[in-house]
Amino acid sequence: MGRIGSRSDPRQAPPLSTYRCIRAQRKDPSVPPAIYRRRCHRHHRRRLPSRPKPTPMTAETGTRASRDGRFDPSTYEEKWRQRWAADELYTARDDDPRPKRYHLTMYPYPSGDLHVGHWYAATGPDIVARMHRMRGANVMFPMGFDSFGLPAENAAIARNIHPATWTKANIERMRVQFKTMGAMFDWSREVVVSDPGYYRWTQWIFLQFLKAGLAYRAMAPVDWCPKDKVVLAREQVEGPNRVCWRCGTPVEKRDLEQWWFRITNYSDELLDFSGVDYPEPIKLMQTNWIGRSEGAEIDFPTEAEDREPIRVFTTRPDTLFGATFMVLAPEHPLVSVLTTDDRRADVEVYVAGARRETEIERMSTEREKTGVFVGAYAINPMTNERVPIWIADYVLPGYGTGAIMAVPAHDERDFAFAKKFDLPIRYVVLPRGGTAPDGEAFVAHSADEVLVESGEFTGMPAAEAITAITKALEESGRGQIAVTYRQRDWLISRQRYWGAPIPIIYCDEHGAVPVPEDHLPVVLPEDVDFAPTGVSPLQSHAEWLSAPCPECGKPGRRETDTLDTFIDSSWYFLRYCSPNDDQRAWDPEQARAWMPMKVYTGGAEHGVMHLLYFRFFVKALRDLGLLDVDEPTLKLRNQGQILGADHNRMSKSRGNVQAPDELVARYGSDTVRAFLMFIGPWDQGGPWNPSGMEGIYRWLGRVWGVGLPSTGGPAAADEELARALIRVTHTTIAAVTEDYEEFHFNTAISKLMELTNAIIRAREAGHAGGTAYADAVDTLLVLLAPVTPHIAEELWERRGHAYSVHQQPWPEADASLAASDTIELPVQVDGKLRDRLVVTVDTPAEEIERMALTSEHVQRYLAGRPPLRVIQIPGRLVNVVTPKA
RNA sequence: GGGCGAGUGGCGGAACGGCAGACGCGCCGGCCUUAGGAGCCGGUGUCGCAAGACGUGCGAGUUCGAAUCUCGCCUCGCCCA
Repeated sequence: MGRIGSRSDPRQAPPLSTYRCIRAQRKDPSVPPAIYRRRCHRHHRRRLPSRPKPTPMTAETGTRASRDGRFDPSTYEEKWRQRWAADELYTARDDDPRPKRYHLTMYPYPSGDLHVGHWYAATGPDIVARMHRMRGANVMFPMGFDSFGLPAENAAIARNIHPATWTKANIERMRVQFKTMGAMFDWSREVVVSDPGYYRWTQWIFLQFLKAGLAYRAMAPVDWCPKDKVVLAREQVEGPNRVCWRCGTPVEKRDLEQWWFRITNYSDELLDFSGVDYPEPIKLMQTNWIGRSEGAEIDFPTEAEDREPIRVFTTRPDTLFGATFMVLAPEHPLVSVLTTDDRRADVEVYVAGARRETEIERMSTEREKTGVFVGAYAINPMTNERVPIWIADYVLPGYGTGAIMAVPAHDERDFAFAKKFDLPIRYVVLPRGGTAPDGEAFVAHSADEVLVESGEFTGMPAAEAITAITKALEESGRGQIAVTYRQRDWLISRQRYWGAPIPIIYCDEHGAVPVPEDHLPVVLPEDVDFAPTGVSPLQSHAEWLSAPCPECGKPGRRETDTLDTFIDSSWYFLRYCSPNDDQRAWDPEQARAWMPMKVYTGGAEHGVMHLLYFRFFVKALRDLGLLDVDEPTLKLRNQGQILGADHNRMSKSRGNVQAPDELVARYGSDTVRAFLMFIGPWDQGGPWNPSGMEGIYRWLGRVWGVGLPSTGGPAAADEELARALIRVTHTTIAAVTEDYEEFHFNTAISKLMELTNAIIRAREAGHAGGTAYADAVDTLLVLLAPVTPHIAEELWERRGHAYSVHQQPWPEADASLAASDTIELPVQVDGKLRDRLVVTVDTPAEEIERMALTSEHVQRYLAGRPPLRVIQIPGRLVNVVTPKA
């Protein structure tokens, strides 16, 4: 907090005399022109976001300012926030008879400082939730904190503060900062996942999963971050260099016994997005992540002593006749069995070399293919040909079966390998009537490809052959249909302190025994040494560590790993439904009433982590009979990211974090909210650039001007003007409503600005006394209420309406009032704009055509020739097509 | 390397295949003011005195008509390797 205003504070402007503007200086004969020009230039460059209201706010001036009606948000914003809180205006009641709507935005990690990115993320869904509330729904829009995780522990190590203390202080600060947003968060439902009252149920869910076989313990090579000294889930390893998602350190492989969630049980169902409205990129990301591929497993008999066959997975069984060699991963268990004595030395050297390489190096299609013949042969089950067995590093042990049938004619990597080692290439699938390409693999997939040189399958369309060949293999017991997935199970053990302890006790006799549910929560002990050593900090806590075995009562020891914090966020939205229930994780009746969420919003960076996990949880809990919905949310929307002014991610270490506090102090929270929503499409984000904040402030100042009780005289009897104002009012209602619904806040605000401008023009035309004018202003305030709740409320009251503007029904657009009776039609000649016609909407097409053709601008381009044709799009435009020259 | 997306004034950005640049910033001019970094009015894509011509990353194509659709290329971003 101490840093606010410490960088460059525009409030500390230079004395006026130093930078007088050009016009002022021009009047001063003592300043020579050459100098004032330069000074003025500097002056303008210096003019950073200015301070629009020089009068400092005090209790006394504040009230007076309010009374004289000057626009000064600081005189009323806090007042309304307190009133709304006192009236519990936004508290969602379970017994409210109105239809329930659950809106949610992802809760933040309590890093300690709320920045404009948080405001950006939360204001959009707040607008949408507020609109639905005004439309008559009982909207729940809660907020909480994702308060377990590494940063708290790192802070503890770096600054010697206990994670619990650090987290608690951060939450308290952020809650206060959040409240200045004036969002409709229902704080009575706040969830803090590091509270024992919450993580007790996180542990309970783990036990339910364990009972159902969805949680299990297994030894596996896992990704290990040497810096954070913790294992990572597969999804938490990022980029070409396989680095830790938190700290960017390259990860290592370690063999460890760990706990897992069987998310792969749900791979197929997670691929099904019918019934939910998710952004296409997220659906694609999840689909690619799960990586389902259909094909066949095929057994190739070998000449190994026990004739154990090599099993391969392929998505292209139709190319089996073209399999001219096999490639095993160097790590494949059959390698040592199959290798002949004369080849053994070469093979061992190659295997040792491959082990030292990273997966990326091995997968690269760029590098020269390498490999070694093992000396043995397998039998192609279709052609019965002997095919040589090779090992090569481009085949990975962890993917499929760790072995492939190489079809060089139809796979680029196999092709490159065959060329390098002079292995046979046989084309077996070709475009109908086409010939084999020269010097490259034929991988294209079109509808019209047929098999060649494929025995009884020759001539069969490739798509058909996939099933036919698989079936033939199945009948002879040499293969079957198979589906593989890229997705693996979810590794959930973490060797860290600040998370929910895994509720397990190890007993020499009974092994891993679940902690009985009535002993939950397994509370994190406070007095722990956090220094990262690679083993869980809890292991050093002897007293906590020992616990009697729940089965036999003999001394046992506790599991010291904690649960991945993504588990906390996989069910927090359920806890909001009954946050204070101390008998169960959630009240099934309330969950039934509120779930699924109508809209969930958050960053797209969670596409294959949180957003996959929370879907998995809901499906798993449903199958355990604990929930009766299939999806957590019906609709998902992603906001873009607000970057620092330097175009980098906002982070304390970069020092590019923009806090909203000083902006709010200067402009008020409404201006900051509206500005953030105005800078561009909400799903796009962008670098922080406050130029333009002034424009929003000026606009709200104009809204203030028109919104104050009208002092204009009696209605001017200008029917035309009144109709025009009514028309704008109703087109704005329609457009803004749709824009809010679609999260198009930038265009909604521009339309509200246009309505404001129309109202100002009407006032200047002497119309301020009319009902159309008053209706337009009232409508403006109601439409504005979701974006800028404070000014809308203040002006609503000043206009003498009953509290609260946020309780008003959402206006309905009347299409007949929005319609205009004359339109302007653009007239094109050969697609280029040449003239415009103003006609009444009911002008017949023939009349419009006559008018268009007689236009002198059109005549000039027709040059006396008759038009080739005239295209009319009713109500849109006329295009006169001239004969070709 | 693969997949997806995006390239529009000085800037942020608008635009169901139909008037490119809405709205706002900035800038220019003016009014008001003891003062202006407040407020108000007007102008502002480029070239041109003008008529007009040219304009949505580049190049083709489809169409009466393309920022928008198709293909190729370039650049940037995101996701996956």
